[in-house]
Amino acid sequence: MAVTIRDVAKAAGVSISTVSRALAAPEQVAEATRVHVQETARAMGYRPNRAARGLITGRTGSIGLVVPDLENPFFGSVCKGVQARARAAGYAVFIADTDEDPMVEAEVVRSLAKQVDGVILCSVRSTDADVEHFAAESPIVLVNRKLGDIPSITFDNGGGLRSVMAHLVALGHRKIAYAAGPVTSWSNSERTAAFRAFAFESPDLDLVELGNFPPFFSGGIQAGDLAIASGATAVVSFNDLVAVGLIDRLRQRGLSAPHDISVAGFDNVPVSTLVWPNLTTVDFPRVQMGRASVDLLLDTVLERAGAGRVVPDIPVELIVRQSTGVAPVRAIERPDDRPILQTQLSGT
Amino acid sequence: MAVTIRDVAKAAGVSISTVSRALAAPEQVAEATRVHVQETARAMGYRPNRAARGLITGRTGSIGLVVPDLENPFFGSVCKGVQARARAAGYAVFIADTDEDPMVEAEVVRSLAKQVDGVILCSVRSTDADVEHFAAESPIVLVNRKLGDIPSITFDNGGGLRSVMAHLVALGHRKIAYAAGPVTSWSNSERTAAFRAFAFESPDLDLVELGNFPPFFSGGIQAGDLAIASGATAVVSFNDLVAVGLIDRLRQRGLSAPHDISVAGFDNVPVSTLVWPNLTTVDFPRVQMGRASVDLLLDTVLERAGAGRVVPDIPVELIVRQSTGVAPVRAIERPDDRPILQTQLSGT
DNA sequence: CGAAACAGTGAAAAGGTTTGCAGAATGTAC
DNA sequence: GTACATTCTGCAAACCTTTTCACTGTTTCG
Repeated sequence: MAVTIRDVAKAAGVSISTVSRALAAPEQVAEATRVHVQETARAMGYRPNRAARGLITGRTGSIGLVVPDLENPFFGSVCKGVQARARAAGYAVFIADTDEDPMVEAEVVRSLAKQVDGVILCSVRSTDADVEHFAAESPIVLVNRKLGDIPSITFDNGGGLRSVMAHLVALGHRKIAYAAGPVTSWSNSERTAAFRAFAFESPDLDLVELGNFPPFFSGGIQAGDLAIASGATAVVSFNDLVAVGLIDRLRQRGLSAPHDISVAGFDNVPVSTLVWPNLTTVDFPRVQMGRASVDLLLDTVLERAGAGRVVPDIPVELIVRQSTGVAPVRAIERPDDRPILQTQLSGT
Repeated sequence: MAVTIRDVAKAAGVSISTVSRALAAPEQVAEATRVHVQETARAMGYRPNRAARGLITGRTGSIGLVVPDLENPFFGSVCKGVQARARAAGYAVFIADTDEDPMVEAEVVRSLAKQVDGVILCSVRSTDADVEHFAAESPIVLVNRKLGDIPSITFDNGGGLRSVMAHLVALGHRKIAYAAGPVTSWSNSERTAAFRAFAFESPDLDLVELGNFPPFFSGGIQAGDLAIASGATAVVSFNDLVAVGLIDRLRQRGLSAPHDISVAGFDNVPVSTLVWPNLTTVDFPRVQMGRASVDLLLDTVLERAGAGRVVPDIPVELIVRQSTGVAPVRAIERPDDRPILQTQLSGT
């Protein structure tokens, strides 16, 4: 059926060793033979049997990618990056969707680990202990999570949060809320921590935490009412979906962004530009993240150079669109001895 | 390093053949031995080396999935379905993103074909000739395209279009436009054909075709102006993204859906419920489609039963939301004997 | 000119599994 | 008790490739 190295050898009149070398280690074989063999192989449409090769080399030429939810555009982008870079490096990509379930995750990692050279775990939902267990069993790279000295790729969540805050403060907002995401989310912890740090550094601002909310549209609906009740003039949402839900809830309540409340998100998913008002958000270059994770994994696996090297956070970028604007004047109307001005409010 | 069948055999005090059989063909081995071997294997954490197995059986235990763009939520869903069903059947999934490029597609299919038992080609962009070539080389299933007697899974595009039309007509619309998608899209051809058939069957309606437009938000912007100019009171868009863009353009022009023009889409991507107004659209059960394609591929590959069987179109469902409504009165106000009218414009 | 290095090639082993075949053990029928 | 069927198990081949080692013939250097 399929053409094997033996067929090529026979056709080219050389031994199979020579064919193997002509294709895999061209410098070890004489110019003439090499050319002849290579042409014969190409003419016959020979492709090495990966199973046989893997059997002897111990390497499979493929990597695994585990994501919580393929339908989530965030992970779709990461996949795209991973897949592109892996293919460029001659690796194939096994994909596994865990449906956000840690149990499935464990099972999937275990079964995948045996048939790949390494695994990229994206936004893994398992406990620290489990993740360390995975790492002990096979080469892994963590995406969107940091744990011990397991190689990982992360975004600069803190930097992103600070840019949004600076943006909102510059627009005159003094009471700003953070609508938190799931407690189990590492990204959320990072953002919350940065938010608190920011609050600590800016005692003149009035910063409130809301939530936690599920990271979907529905979470934004919940967050909307709380945000209105809080009296904040601006809300930073855990992600874009929450921001969209929040804005929708404002609309339902007869308010609007950014007129009444400014709303910003995280991720810059495609939806950000489809809704009205377009979302001010922190862009996370996800495709780049996918690429970086492959590079890191390949470095670790192949140990070409710095295994275990530390990769800096991927920088993120604030994208200002229409969902944020100057603080509304009404927020300044408040009783008595502290008159009508925003500048005054915040004490500046 | 890894525990092999040999280790298990030694530990269990049997031959490797027995171990192999105890795990793969349990009925061929005595109850007692089988239990003993299975327990030993499990205790030692034995997992068969897939490369070795593949080498001898000629099967890899994995399938390939080729999609044009992983960032597109439509394909993300299909992936999810494919991946879930494949894993349930003990298959792993190789994924490949072609970036909408037929050249990449050909290369990817060729390199993937050698390391999997079969390939699922989703919304393939290659020419008929190329696709037939793929099919000749390896077992494939086409998703979202029909070609000769290559096994394929498709949605009932025609049925979907007819439901939307019926819906709009029931709402009193008489001049309805179809904003067409890319000419290269098989789905678009189907929908266009159904639209024309509908026009033929309903001579009393005034049906106009607009486009073709790129299947994105930007295409909807273009479509918006043309739709307004056409005088149609309702527009059926090639997909949801176009519908969203179209609605946005209406808003920019000071009009709104459904008040001035009703807008419907296709696909029911998650965005449909995130925008305002929520989109009336035809739901395509994509995850189910992914599952069905795996089943079909496995049936074909393993030839368990009906290879080459014909799979009926997957039924689709109209989901009525807020972007469609009763035809505006202005459309009905018309001077008597058939003056200024749209019906007239297009000449039926 | 001889020895040594070297380049190019082939033979053969190894890698882990499945499976056809044969042998051993047990049970059955006469 | 013998012949025979049946059930279970082990041996060994086969799958295709990479890679070590050895061999041949050529070049280089002293």
